[in-house]
Amino acid sequence: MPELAPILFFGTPEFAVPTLAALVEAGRVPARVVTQPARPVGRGRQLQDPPVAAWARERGLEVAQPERVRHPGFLEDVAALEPGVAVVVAFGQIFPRALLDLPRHGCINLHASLLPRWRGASPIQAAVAAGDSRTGVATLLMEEGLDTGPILLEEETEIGPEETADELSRRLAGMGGALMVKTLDRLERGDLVPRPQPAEGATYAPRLTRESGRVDWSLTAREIHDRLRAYTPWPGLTSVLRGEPVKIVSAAVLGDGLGDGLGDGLGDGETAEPGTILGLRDGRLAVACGGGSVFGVAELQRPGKRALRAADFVNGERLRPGESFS
RNA sequence: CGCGGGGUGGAGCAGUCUGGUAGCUCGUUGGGCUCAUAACCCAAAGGUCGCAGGUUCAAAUCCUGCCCCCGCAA
Repeated sequence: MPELAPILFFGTPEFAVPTLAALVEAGRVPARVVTQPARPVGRGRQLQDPPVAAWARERGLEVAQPERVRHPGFLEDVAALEPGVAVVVAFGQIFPRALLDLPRHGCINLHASLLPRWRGASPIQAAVAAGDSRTGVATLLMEEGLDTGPILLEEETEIGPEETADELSRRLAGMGGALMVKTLDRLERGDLVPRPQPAEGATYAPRLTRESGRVDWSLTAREIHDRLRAYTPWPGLTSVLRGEPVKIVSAAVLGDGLGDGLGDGLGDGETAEPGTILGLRDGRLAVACGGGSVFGVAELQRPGKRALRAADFVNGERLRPGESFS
């Protein structure tokens, strides 16, 4: 029977906290919690500990915050603990071979997608942005390839049609914590067989950047709405109007361009260039999108200003139908 | 001391540089119109210009301090 302790925990953002909490709850208190160093954040640029560090410190756990996990000093430190296993959740640094090989029973990663779909840094946002109706969490053995290792356990869930990546992330984080505890339990009992990932269907979800949120108006209204759900609250959906950036805070699909639902004066979408403002409909700013579909922006925000309802925005900017987003 | 934008009738804005009667669009209220639909026309009500102090004959506007809102920054 493999002895998993001592456990190393690697994780940084809010998403990793429920797993750490589940481990502690299950009596598997990590010998060391490794997390990214405090970074200057927010207005005022105050140094702020990442969520995992704050959570761990409040409970008196041993915290390490190496600038780079590959530095010899850090590796020596954790090697001295002779760890049985490393639990890794959204840590934010690539593991070198030396670290992967360190724990007797390997490094176990919690990943928020149905692998091999959406390997990489932003699987949750990628699934929502792509309009996927199902996703899940998986525990896997780490190897040198990014999220390519054999799967230990997996659990599926549905993505609600209006669910944002933010909401989904919280849900998956909770599921993931339970799944990780279950994985360790079964690993310890020796009744878990690592299953190689399918060769087919691998996709990659790169780290999001500010540019990821830029609206492509030639997509359909549905596709743009999926991206809004995916990129809320960060990086958000942005476009350019009158040469200045504008953020789309909330919106809905007004017409799918398929001929139905367009009987109330929204037919313009069939001919207008994508990005063209059609007018105010029901308090929303109707914008022509790809395939004759119509996107209805409910709230928008200029840099440095507060978010405004579409009617107020149109009013203050003296916006007229026919102008367009670029 | 990280950088930056802002606070003006109920809403969103202009006016501030160059001090001199408080302005626009929307909303509200009253009236009119009826193939203009983000409907239209006429009229009215509604503001200690974030707070405090200073300069000045005169401050939304210039100076000083403070409060509040927001963007960047992953």
